Amino acid sequence: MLNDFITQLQITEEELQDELRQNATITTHKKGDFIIKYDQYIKVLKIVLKGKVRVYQKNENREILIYYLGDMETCTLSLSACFEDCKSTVNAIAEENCTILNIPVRFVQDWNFKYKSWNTFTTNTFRESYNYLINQYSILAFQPLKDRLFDYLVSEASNLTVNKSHQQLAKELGTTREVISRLLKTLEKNNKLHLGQKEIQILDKS
Amino acid sequence: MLNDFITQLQITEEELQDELRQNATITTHKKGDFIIKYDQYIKVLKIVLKGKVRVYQKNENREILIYYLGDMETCTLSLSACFEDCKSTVNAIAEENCTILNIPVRFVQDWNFKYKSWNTFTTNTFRESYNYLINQYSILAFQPLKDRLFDYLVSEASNLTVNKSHQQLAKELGTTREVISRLLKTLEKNNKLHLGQKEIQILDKS
DNA sequence: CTAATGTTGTAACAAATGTCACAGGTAATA
DNA sequence: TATTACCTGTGACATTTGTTACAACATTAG
Repeated sequence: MLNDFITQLQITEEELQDELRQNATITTHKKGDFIIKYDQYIKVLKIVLKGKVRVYQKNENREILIYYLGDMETCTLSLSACFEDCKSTVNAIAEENCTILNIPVRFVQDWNFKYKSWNTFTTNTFRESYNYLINQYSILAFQPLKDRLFDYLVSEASNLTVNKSHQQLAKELGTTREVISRLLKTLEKNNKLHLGQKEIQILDKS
Repeated sequence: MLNDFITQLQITEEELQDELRQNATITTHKKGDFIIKYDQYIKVLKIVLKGKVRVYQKNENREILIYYLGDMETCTLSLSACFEDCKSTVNAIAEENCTILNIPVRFVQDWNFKYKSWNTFTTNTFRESYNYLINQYSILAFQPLKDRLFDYLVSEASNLTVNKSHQQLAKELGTTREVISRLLKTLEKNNKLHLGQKEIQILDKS
């Protein structure tokens, strides 16, 4: 699976390939396991080889999604931490069983100036994450929750269907279950979607 | 002034120093000038040598601050754009007369793997901006506006005083003037601060 | 000085969101 | 099957935030 990662990143330098094989470890985690805990020191760069990880921030009674990590995706926050000794400001939890590539921080920094492909990888990761986050930021600031919810459903749907509970959606959008239930009901009344048990069908994307 | 920048970034490579002198241009802008406009292609990395620039996103009737750039600070969004041909998703406006260093995108990318100090610079810029933004993101999601306003005033105050109009604060916090006026009045009634003309004095930081 | 512009205050109302409470349905599992 | 945990619906109400409208004061430019 490490080889898939090497291919995907177009790591052509054989030396770096070897370094990865020697120094990176692969761990597996069960659904529900914490991958990163708030306030914990980050000592490795985490890359999800297979599975799904939810990275989120927590309040007393609410949570908000920062991002999901899917196959071959890198936790930008742990990448950031590799360049500075710091604690995690987020939690990360396995939403499915997953396989994770762990690269100790000291390598991540060294490789950055040593291997072109690694440099490209880190830069792209930062750039994409930063642009994404800026976009989310102004959506959070300006869009009413009703719109954020609907847009989110559309973006998450496969075959116009989303299989998530209201509670899950609340955790992703930074609100509470009751609020989601209410908004979904309104959307259903407006014929935008159809509600089932842990299943939402989008009827009208516009 | 370019030399100050070189010193601050600890650019020891003489070759890079020369490249900067040859290829970077310095421009001056008056208060109120647009530095970057929404939807415009970004062709240079912008670094504020002197002055103050407000980078913000716009809605129909509201704005929200992304960040201020002060002396020797780099516009992370334009840095990001250097690695990918793209349009600006934000506006940037000079809040004071300012002097700006402009580095054409093609150099920014090349230098990243060519000069160690430049690599450190870009990485640090991304890392710091990303961490800052994540933090702001969850504050925006969870903190009521009243608290965000007060914390913002404390952070912006010098000598416990903030010289901004309610309109300015509204633009920074993503809301409207009336809302700010109302919240400030409440805070004043609770003896947290004292209101004057374009002047807010913080009385109780807690 | 005067006009124009910017600044602040505030009431009244609308809309959005959060909270509490409770009822009943569904799925998982011992 | 029975129990438990999860899931959904919903009313009632509180709080927060946005909108509209208007008045008065302060500052600045001409």
